[in-house]
Amino acid sequence: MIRRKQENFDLAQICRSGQCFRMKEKEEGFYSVIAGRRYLELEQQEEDFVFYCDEEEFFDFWEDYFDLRGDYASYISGIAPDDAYLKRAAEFGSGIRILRQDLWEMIVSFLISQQNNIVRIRRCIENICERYGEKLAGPNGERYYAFPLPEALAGLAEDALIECNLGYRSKYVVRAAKAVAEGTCDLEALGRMSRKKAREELLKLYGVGEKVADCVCLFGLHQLDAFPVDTHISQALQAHYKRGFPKRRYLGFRGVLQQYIFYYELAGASSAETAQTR
DNA sequence: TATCAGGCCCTAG
DNA sequence: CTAGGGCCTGAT
Repeated sequence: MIRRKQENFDLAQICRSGQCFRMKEKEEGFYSVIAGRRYLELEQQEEDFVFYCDEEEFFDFWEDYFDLRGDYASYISGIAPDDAYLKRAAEFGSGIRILRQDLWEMIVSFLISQQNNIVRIRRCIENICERYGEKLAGPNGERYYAFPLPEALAGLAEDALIECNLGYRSKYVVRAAKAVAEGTCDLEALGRMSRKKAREELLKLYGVGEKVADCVCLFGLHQLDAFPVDTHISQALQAHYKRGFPKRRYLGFRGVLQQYIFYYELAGASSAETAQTR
């Protein structure tokens, strides 16, 4: 196991920021994550963390997975001093990191996310994993399911995943699996593309629109400049940036700021405002 | 009972 | 190109 002190890193915030649907808070301060075929348990107390894995696995995988070498303090200090709203949002979600998750998994997750709520998104994904993913055992015998490979879904009927509660999104996922399995959509190549090109390629997938494509760029390709605009972000931008969000200023890390805003609107803004008006 | 949840597709005009 | 209807499902 690895002990580590880390600033700007908070598992509860990451868990609730709606980017990783396979991370769970089991108890206060105690979490588990499934990534690819891996399973990790970890603990947090303030800025002290315990990763229940050996040193090799930590430095080979989890350190990058959680983007612990990223300098999030610099993103936050880059915020315009007179932008009180953004400063508040960043302060509220200052422990968020953009994880380096698996590309295929992100494509499926954000196909499922459309017109959907987070609780159900998680359930859909667990259903798919339990039904089509490989059953594995952790170091202490914990049972868990890997995310199914494209090949495991490519042969399904387009409506097969309705059983997993995907509803009309079933055909989106099955078609995406086919595209990847057949090579029409080349995951390796996507990883080497510019943001613009990657976005363009992703948009060719049935069921992937601009919002989902940007989420995949941000969370699956770690393109921190991608800025997904959903209904919440759109409303927040209209309310707080009448002249438009200063995209130019934040070139290169707009996606991080997007996450601060998203999380703030989701978890913080309402309570903060009632506190303010009181 | 109607509306909405981290949209997208398709068809008309 | 823009507008608007339809879509699975569960929660409020």
